[in-house]
Amino acid sequence: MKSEHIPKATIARLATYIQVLSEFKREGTDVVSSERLAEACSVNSSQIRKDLAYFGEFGVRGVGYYVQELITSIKRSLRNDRAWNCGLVGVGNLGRALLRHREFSRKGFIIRGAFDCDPYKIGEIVEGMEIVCSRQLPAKVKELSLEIGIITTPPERAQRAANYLVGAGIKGIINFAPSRISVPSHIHLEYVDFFHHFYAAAFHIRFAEHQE
Amino acid sequence: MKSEHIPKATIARLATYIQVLSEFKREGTDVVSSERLAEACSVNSSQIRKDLAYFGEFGVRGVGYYVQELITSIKRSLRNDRAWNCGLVGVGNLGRALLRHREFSRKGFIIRGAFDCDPYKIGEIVEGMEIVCSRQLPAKVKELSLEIGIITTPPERAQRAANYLVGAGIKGIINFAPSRISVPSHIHLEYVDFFHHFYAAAFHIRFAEHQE
DNA sequence: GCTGGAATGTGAATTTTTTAACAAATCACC
DNA sequence: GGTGATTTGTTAAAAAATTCACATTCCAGC
Repeated sequence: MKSEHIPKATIARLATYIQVLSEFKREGTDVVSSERLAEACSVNSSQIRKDLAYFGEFGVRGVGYYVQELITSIKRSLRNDRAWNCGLVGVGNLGRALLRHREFSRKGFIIRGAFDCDPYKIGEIVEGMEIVCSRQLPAKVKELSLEIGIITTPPERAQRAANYLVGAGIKGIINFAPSRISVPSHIHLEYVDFFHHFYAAAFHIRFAEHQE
Repeated sequence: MKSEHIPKATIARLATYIQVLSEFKREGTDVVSSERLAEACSVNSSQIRKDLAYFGEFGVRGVGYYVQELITSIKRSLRNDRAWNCGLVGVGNLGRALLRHREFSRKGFIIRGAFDCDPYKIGEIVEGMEIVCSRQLPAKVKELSLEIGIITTPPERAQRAANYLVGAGIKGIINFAPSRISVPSHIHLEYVDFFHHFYAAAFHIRFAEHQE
């Protein structure tokens, strides 16, 4: 089928599929049906087939999908078949945790630069990486070919961090700070807000109680 | 209007509204129109009015919304008008970062218990909290009235953590570990996967390049 | 090489979500 | 107290996403 616009939800699900498929692979499963994969991901099997159809035909009728092959195909579809160089701005608690998080390099997102504007932090080594002054971003982005910027500053400094990153020529920004920021339209901006999951949980728990 | 089923996306947006409204409040803005709020949140103004309509009528026609009042109303709607006691299982890098993250208590989610099964970690004090053996979950959940469980273990231990939490009588689980888990249907389960934002960024960046 | 069972890929139907449009309500000003 | 400029709440329309349903393809066994 191959299509133009891909729903955000599809991208998120494809990430889940990779995760679950990797588990299948570890367990030694070679072939999987959309039905079985769907169950493991708690989605509808048509959903899976449709999501994949945006990018091509990866299965074999009457058989299913070859697990390893499908992982490779999805990764390629998501442009995750090569590593991405990331720079992190704001080395607080969360920033530090992300710098040390194994999953990043495992998933192909390599954090190559750590930046902060606090003179007490500059020069410190975290996870083998020296914290550099944010003002050096332009030089470092070029030097390390950074493409994705991660903002983990306090909310009030997020916009400035974004400005630095944009000025330095970054292509995409993932904002973990709890504040909205504005960037030119050619920069891809994503907000990470895991609190809405807490709100959702709280909401549904109390809602369920009310029902009783 | 007041309605039965509330879309997940609405909950996520309401969380954003609270954030942006709080900024407005800090700036000294007392009244805001759905149009202005919409712009700040990058959504459609009808969207905002519709989202709010699920829960009641909070505005004044011809005037707009009183910022403080709206914040309070949304928080009440989301059951965020009281504190929620949380327990965190898995004190690794991410777990530690969350334990130290100020935003939690600020938003009304208080992490009151930290659990791990590593004997080297048990007894350690993090952010004024003693790390307790996971086996003590049942006792602690009762003692501290924990309602929401946070899983930040490595993926292979997430299911066991979930089992402990469920057995201890927790009501909702937020799973930060990159693995799917299964819980009884009466437990509200949310997955936090911030990597899909990275996939989305990578995808759109390379897609844009391709277009040139 | 045929046949039956299985599972994909996809167009059509359904459901859900978003956007538009407007009547109803409010206020400032005359 | 009436008028016009605003802005909400809500109904209707449009768009988008999900699910259904099935023709098409593939394989194993005879």
